[in-house]
Amino acid sequence: MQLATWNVNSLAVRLPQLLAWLDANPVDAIALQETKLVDERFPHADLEAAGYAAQWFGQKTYNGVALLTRQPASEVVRNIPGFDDGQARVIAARVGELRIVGAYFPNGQEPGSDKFAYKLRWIDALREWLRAELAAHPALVLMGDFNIAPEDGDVYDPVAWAGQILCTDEERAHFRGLLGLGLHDAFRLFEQPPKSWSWWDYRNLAFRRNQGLRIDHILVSDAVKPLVRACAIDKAPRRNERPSDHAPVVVTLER
DNA sequence: ATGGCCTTGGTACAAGGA
Repeated sequence: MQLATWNVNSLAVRLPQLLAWLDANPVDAIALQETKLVDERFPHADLEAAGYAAQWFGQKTYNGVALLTRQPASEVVRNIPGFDDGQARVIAARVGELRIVGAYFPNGQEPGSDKFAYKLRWIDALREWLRAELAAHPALVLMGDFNIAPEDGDVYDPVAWAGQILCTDEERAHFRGLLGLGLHDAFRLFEQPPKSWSWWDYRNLAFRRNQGLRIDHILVSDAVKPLVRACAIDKAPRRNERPSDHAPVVVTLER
């Protein structure tokens, strides 16, 4: 079984690339972020034709998440229950024995800003909701664009990025707070190539120079961890014409 | 060339991303 996450940076633009990727990588489920589509415009028919049931939750212009699954999804939750949020950032569902949570974490823009405070508050709310979710659904996967590089080794130039957005101590402490629930960074369960990133800025030839950050993650619960067989970032779509600035991350589970 | 982006809404360019 394979699960994936991909920030597509506009599903309207990237739908052909997504369909091509799913054709080559027929994962069992994929969480999408930054669909940037109101719900009426979500291309569920194209995805169903490709063999995927879709759950989606969007808004105008910004954000927007979706969960595509080979088998039907149930018990769908949109955003964090009890957290008043005008932004579409979370979609969760039960898929077989798994609870899958797809999330698009706030960017935060600038440490100390209102958006940064919102980011930390949002993660706090996510963590407390997940604490309850894990109690009810021990086999849980949290995946998405976390907008956090957890360690210096997840940053191409940690000195230049020290204290910058995505790399602050507060964001990293919040990431560790999620791990404290009994979640594990699937990518780090395995030896990985050095300089493995999931996002490269569109500017400055960053991809060609491999100047990126690893900010897209798949966290697996204690119950899922023994089933994890592999985890990898697929850089291939970043070489497409008109690519997303993010690459998909894929985890392989036994069964 | 020593700097270089992309998307949306809306139709000029600002806002947001990371």
